[in-house]
Amino acid sequence: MNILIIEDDRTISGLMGRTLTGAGYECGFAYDGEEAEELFDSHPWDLVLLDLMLPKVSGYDLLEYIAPSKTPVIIVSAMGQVNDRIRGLKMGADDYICKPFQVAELLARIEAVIRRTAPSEDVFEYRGVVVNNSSRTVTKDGEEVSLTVKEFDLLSMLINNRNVALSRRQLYEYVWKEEYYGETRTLDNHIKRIRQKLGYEDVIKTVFGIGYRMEVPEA
Amino acid sequence: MNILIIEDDRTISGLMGRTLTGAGYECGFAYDGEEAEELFDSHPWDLVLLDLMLPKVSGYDLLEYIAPSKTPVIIVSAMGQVNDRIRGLKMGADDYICKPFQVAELLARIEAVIRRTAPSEDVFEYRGVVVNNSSRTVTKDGEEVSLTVKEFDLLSMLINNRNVALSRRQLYEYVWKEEYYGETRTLDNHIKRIRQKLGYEDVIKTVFGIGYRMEVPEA
DNA sequence: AACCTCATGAACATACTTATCATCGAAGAC
DNA sequence: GTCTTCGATGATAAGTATGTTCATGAGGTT
Repeated sequence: MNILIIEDDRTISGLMGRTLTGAGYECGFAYDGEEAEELFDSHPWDLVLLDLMLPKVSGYDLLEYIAPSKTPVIIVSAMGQVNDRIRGLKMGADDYICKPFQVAELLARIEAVIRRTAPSEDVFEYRGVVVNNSSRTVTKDGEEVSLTVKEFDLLSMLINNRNVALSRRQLYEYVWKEEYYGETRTLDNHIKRIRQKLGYEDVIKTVFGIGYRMEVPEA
Repeated sequence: MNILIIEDDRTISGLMGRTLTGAGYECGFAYDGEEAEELFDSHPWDLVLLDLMLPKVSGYDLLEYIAPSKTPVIIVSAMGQVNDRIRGLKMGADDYICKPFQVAELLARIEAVIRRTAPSEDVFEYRGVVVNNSSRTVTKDGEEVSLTVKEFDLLSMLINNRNVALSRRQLYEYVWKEEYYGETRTLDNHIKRIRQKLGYEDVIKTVFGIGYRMEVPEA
């Protein structure tokens, strides 16, 4: 279990780190919004603890950035900032805890969130195509299909959000980790190759004026 | 949405009841553990607000009793009773809130729990037409109907404000994101196409001199 | 060096969307 | 009733988004 701790106050950050490590979790630390984005992208996390008051990139922007990945988030906010917490929950955070907190409460909330968060599946299967996330391999009718890094990331994004229309911006920024200006055909090309390699011409739908949607019948 | 309020202090119980009723929820009240068990069984509930300090049957026993039904539970406990809250969360409660609480916080927590428990269907259905917001798809009698971006946005606006007359200005500025000067027939044409594609000629009413209103019987 | 893989974006082709016009019809005012 | 204003409609041209091909170059491997 990997937990990303985003908190600029090193005292609190350290306290959290020791508590979680002691409880058997592995932790990463980011001390400002920029670091947080980088670290978040560099590694898969099971949970994010997020302080809303951060240098450089605001906690809310970060929350938006994290949301599409479906990684659960617990907001850590100062006591009394009721509006912050409400806004955070409305933006899709899974829970919040107020500073100062008791370590036992922190652990209880983390366990509660982990318990109710469905572990994101490791293997996806549809129409003879099997996508294995941890090994990053794809097979079609038993034959191995080789996808490039970008193709694979794009595909996972679509799979993780199956049946949801994703904007070009969301897709591009998730895969390329840079701002989308919308002047190239790069994304189209990658989509085209994925469709072709997997025979997914009609599974990955074009949502005109928006982006793409992976259409898979609900289990 | 039916919410069961289990709380022995009638002042607090009443406050919660008024708050929730005002927000459009329906409430049931139990003032001790026995009543709570009876009421809980007599009716299906979407959410339970549970005070842990109760006469007759303890809150914890009640929590155990409720747990198998999977009905979400928010614990309402006195400030400072950290151990109670932790024990409650460990026993499977979905959240807690401390007395005294702000009504806004109560509502936000209820919404958050409802959202993550039964993810609010972003689906609208009427007269064989199904509008799915996240996938941005529309079907009529099972057949997929393809709407353009503007048509879809316009339709959502009407659905989100069903039974409310919306001015041309409101509609135009929401969908087109620019100021409305009122000299074109553009809006009319889009309305026309929506009506046609969905067979909603008499569902989307023209409000003469104002704009349009989507008329749907309240659930 | 020669070769490969991959990402990229220019150029063009295609498909789709939208605004506008002209005209017709309907509602309300008198 | 007549007049006036507002809304409905169908056609179409202009605009915009996407698909596809292809040449290039970066970066790595042999």
